[in-house]
Amino acid sequence: MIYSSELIKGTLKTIVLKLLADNKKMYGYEITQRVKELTLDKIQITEGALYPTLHALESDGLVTTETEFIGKRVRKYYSLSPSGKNKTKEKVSELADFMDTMKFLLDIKPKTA
Amino acid sequence: MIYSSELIKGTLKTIVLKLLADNKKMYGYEITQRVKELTLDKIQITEGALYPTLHALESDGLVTTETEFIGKRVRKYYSLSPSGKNKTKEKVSELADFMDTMKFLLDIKPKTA
DNA sequence: GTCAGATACATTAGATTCTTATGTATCTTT
DNA sequence: AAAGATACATAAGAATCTAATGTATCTGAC
Repeated sequence: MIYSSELIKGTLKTIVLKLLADNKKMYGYEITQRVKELTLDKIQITEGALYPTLHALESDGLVTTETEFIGKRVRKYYSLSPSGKNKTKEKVSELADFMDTMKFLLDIKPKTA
Repeated sequence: MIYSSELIKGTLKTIVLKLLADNKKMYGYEITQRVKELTLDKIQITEGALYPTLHALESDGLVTTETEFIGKRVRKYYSLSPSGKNKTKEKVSELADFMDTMKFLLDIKPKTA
């Protein structure tokens, strides 16, 4: 089972930031594979979604990049900047809070029982 | 605190379906107020988001409507159709599953501890 | 009695963010 | 040598929300 794509909307940036917070530096392809692995294939980040997100994080100054060559192939590593670390804490706690709220909403029983 | 709008994306339809499942019939404005109340103002559904969503649910055959007059003012009630009830179960359990996955992701600790 | 704020519907331009498709190139395994 | 994995990137289009705007009625305070 793969989650319907609409569910991923809005959480991608937070997922990426959290992975970077836990792993110091990662490159794009690695992020897609890690998420796929951690979620047992239930979340599959496409490249068309990931790369624009990474570029946006960079232009917002939340991540820095360093390019490395593996043989002739380029690999672009992303790391959190100081402001990126703060932002990550904010986003992660907001998302955790949001999920608690959603859990509550989904458990609500009828008013007119 | 109000959740950043991006978080609501993709969950609105499920929230509406769940509320209708718990309350037999509700009208649009009532839904916005109920969500606001249940979430202590942290989720505020705007009308521009809600009405298109309700109309989409109706054209998908997931809800039926009945119009009522309160004095001279119109009020449009929405109720789940049989297929809407099935859809609600699917969406709610998918979202619950998704939230468990996200909680797991957000709790992940560094691989390189 | 009138004015503000709440109730109640609706639409629309624009922004954001994702999907799907495409492109380029290298490396590895059979 | 070919297929599949690795690795970057962009771009047209779809979906969905925000913010603004519009119409109209009801209610409570002054």
